[in-house]
Amino acid sequence: MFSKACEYALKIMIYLCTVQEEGKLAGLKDISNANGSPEAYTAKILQQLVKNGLLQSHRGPTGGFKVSDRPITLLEVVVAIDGESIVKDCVLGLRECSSARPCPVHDKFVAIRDHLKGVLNTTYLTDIKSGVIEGNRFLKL
Amino acid sequence: MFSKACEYALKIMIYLCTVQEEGKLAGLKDISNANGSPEAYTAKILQQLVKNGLLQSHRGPTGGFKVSDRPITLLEVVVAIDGESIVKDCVLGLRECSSARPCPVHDKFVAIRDHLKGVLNTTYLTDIKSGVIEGNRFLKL
DNA sequence: CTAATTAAGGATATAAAGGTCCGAAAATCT
DNA sequence: AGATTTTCGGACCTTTATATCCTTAATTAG
Repeated sequence: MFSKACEYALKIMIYLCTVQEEGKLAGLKDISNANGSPEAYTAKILQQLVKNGLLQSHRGPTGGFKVSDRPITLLEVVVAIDGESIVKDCVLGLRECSSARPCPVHDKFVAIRDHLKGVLNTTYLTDIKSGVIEGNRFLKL
Repeated sequence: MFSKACEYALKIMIYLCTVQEEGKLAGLKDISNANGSPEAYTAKILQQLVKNGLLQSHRGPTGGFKVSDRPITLLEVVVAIDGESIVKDCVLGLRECSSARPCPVHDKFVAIRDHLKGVLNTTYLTDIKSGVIEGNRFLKL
């Protein structure tokens, strides 16, 4: 469904939300540790999230990452890493696929995609962080 | 969503259904042509569909491929090529993710996945071939 | 039987995703 | 200022997906 990089990105964002008490920053080691993602690869993903304005970073000692100070949806995270293909492209790979010129499964998948897009677009990071903080939702294993 | 190979496989199966008048066989060239997939790669996918019992093949002149003579769902095709990951694995990549030990988005995605699985599991190739035959659903471009 | 045709299957090439390494740049602390 | 810590960014390696090539096996027609 999502690329590995995108899976990591979502976990990173959720984790950073849970740590974000009093504007504290979390470092790379901390982050990759918390969601079980390889450190060097995690660094790349963090960079990309910063570039896309979803995270803010600060270098040097006491440096690290924090979530940008505004509501962020799951969709924004997914699009930042995987692009819009998951909510746009034809499931059979047709370049042109619309109700005017549909592929054989167009209608069926429009419904599924709308469902997916709806969830991604209305679920905010702040909505889901509490479960992790309370310890009954997990980011690892 | 699906791998390229799986996209091809779905188109192959649908196409073969539309050609399947009077038990006629379709050859590799014909098939790859009809859905715009590279010939040699299409051959590999056809082999895999035969191995999985979704197609039957026949060699030699007048040889080719035909859809196995029983109702086949989209899910069977997807699973034959991509495995069950799309309907089984955690979207955040957790090895263990269940209602007993859920990831932060478990509930939201259970609903989406059930929707997807439902469509794949109840849509038969015969249900969708008519649109292609009538010429108002397309497999190419 | 021979030639022609078609799928099967192994080997190999190419592209993309996933992942690592290391030096440079920025910030902090002493 | 100098040493240290941490992110940035480029180069590189590994694995998987995508795609091609070519030989072999089966089948049919002449």
